[in-house]
Formats: sequence, structure tokens, C-alpha cells
Amino acid sequence: MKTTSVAVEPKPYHHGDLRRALMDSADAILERDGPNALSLRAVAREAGVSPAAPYHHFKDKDELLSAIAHEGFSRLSTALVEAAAGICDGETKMSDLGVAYVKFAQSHPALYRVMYDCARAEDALPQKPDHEHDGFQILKDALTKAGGNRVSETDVHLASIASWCAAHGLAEMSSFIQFRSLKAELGGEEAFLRGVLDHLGMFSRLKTTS
Amino acid sequence: MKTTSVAVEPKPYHHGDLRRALMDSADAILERDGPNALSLRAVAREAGVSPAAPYHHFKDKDELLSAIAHEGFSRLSTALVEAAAGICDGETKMSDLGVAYVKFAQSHPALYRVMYDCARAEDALPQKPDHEHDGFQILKDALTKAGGNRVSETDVHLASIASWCAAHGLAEMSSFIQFRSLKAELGGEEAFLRGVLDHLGMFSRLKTTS
DNA sequence: TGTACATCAGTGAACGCGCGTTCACTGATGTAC
DNA sequence: TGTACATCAGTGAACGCGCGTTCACTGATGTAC
Repeated sequence: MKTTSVAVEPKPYHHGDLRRALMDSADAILERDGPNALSLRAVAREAGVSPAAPYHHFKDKDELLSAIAHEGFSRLSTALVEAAAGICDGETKMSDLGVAYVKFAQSHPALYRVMYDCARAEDALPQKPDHEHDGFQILKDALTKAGGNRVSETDVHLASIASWCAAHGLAEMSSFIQFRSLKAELGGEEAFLRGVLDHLGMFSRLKTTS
Repeated sequence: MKTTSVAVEPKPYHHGDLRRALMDSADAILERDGPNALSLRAVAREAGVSPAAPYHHFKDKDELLSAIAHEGFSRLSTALVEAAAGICDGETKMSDLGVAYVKFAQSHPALYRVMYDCARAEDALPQKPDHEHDGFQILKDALTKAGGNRVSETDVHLASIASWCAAHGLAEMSSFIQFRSLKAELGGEEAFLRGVLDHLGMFSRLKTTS
């Protein structure tokens, strides 16, 4: 029987990758205690480190929050890329992108909150130079492909914005009790999401036809 | 020259309508200093009253915040009623409702924040028994009227949700720098809003035809 | 290979702050007789 | 109309709390010679 070499060894004075550990701790706090519990001190505590330690890795609290938010947007983009891959197969519809978006937000509600608090503070969605990992760009590409050359670039841009806004709104409100009965009527959460998203012109009209 | 009778008279021990005054003070703080500055103590300070005084009118901070949020939603509903009146004239389009919504949010960004923080906490949009003053109901009515009897009740419901979500999303994101150049291209904020909203199926397709 | 030393990444105590809330109080109001 | 008294709506001092941030410090690391 092999014994792992990482036994209870007393934690070393130097951490190794505290920056990474702090981000992970922040995630843990968000999942467990929600966005209001996310203080610099709480993150340090969670990581098992003194309250001053984070200052060697982040200028101040805002910088930590911003880092968390940006990483969140990266993870969202990854989820969208996966959903978009399905679209290329011709097996799925544009609204799958919307569903993937909302499901991400539902799976990480506290992180999603931090992401948009940060976006609002910076007055921008984080933009990646790398098209592969920019969520908004992924949406635009999918719409461009779906629309073919019947649609002007401006229209695609407008449709992308409309879609993104709708997905965001739905992500924030999908759990509202107003919608309970309709969800029951339609037969569940997913049917509800799809039902709403299908009422957005660009999702339903620009269906892939492969 | 008439002199007003409300001279510098020393403020009386009893206030008259402190509850109202506290709500107004809260509004003033939101407009001036933003949502983060909105503490119970700050509201009392703004109203010129001791930190304990609000407790005679609100159980705790949450109750005050909730009251502010609900009043905000009422004001939003009023704005929507006015916009919907235009639609009945046949002079305007469904998307006017969306524009009115977003403009309200843009005019009172801090209040709008508090409104949705509260909605999320209660997991519901405030619902009024009175149809006249329930914003969501107003939207539904307008869509029903626009759709006539070609559209099922479920479809109207779904379309209302989609519209509301999109309007909310746009309200939160319209100021993002991503959209600067597109606004310029389209010739201004309002053209931009209308452009986005017109890409939402239910706004453009269900145009009134009177 | 060994040693001196600069640099780095932690510690832990302390700072001042504003917050939500409670408490015993007091001044004003209104009602019963 | 006058007075006693209950009720109401304020006061202001105090509580404990967790926060962001700073500071002088120390232990570990790595590099030059």
C-alpha cells in the first residue's frame, strides 16, 4: 500500500502560491457564505494566513475582487464555448447558448454577483484580446454564423447585445417566485428558460439550418 | 412681497412625518452618494435626527431598504404607465416601454440598484394587487393588446418575461464602454436603446397596428 | 562547497472607522374625567 | 376648562463588531563570491 508523501507536514512559512490559494479561498467563501461575507480578512482567514498577507499579492481589496470577477468571466466564457461547440454540430440551437449562460449563473450565484458588481464598477464587461475566450465575442460569432450574410454587421452587433442583456436579466430573475407556476405549467426549469429565450427574436429566428 | 410663514422656527421635538422624511433622506443619499453610502445612521443623519429615531418607524435596516425599494418599483411603474399611454394612442411602439424602463434606471441608478438588491433578497419582483400600478402587469397588458387573440396566454407571459429581462439587462449594461462606438455609429443613446430593443422579437413583431 | 547578504513573503498587533442596535431617558401629545 | 396620566416619538450615550489597512518585525530563499 502506497502512502502519499504529502503527510501532515507542518505548513511551511512560505506558501508556494498564495495568490492562487487566496482566489480559491474566495471562491469557497462565495459558495458557502455568499457575496456579503467576502472580505479581505475572511479570505485570509480561509486561506489560513494573517490578515496582512494578501497585501503582498493584491494592492487592495478592489484588486482582489476584480481578479475574482475576471476569473469568473473566464469560466463563463468556457461554458459558452462548450455550448457553442454543440451549435456547430447542428445538433443544438442558438438558445442553448442562453441556457448555458443562465445555468452558469444559477450554479455560481454569488460569483455571478461579484462578476457584475465589478463590471458595473468598471463600466465594462471584461474584454479579452483572445477571441477564443471572450464570451461576448463567442456569442457574436455564433450569431454571425447563424445569420450568414443576410445580416449586416451592425445588426449582428445589436442582436448580440440584446441577447446578452436578455440572458443576464434572466439569470438574475429566473428564481423569482412570479415564475413558479409558469415553470410548473411548462414542465420544469429548463423548459421555462428555453421558452423565454425562444421569445427573443434573434435566438429563434436565426436558428442554425445545417 | 410675501414672506413665507415657514421661517427658521426651531425644529419641534416631534417631527410630524419622520417616516416620510427618512424615505426622502434615503433618496437624497442615493442620488448624492450612491448605494454604498446608504446606512441607517446616514439616513438618520441626513434627516437631522438621532441614530435611534428610525427604529420607531422601521423594525430594522432591512425594512427601511425594502420600503425604499418598493417605492422605487412604484415610481418605475408610473413611468411605464405613461409610456404605455403613448402606445394606446397608436403613436408609439412597444419598444417605447423598453426605452422608458431603461431611462428610468439611468436616471436613478443608485435607487435601481437598491430595488433589485431587494428583489433578489425577496426572490420576487414586488407584486401589486392593483393592476394599474404593477409594472409587470402593465407590460403584459400591452403585449396582450398588441398580440390580439393570435397569441396564447402562455406566449404572452413568456414574452413579457423575456421583455422584462432584456430591459433589465440593458438597464444594467447600457453604460458599458463596449457600446460606445455603436452608440456613436447609430447617432446617440436613444437610437442605441431602440436598436437593441427592436432586436427583441416581441418588441418588433408585436408592433401595434392601430 | 560555504558563507554573507539582499530580497522576498510571511507574522501579529494595532490603528481608526462606521456600522446596526439597545437602553434608560425625556419631552410632547392626547384623552378621560 | 383644567388636570392627571398613559402613550408616543424623540434623545444621546454606549455596546460590540468586523472591517481595510499599516507597521515594525522575522523567517526563508536564493544569489554572488
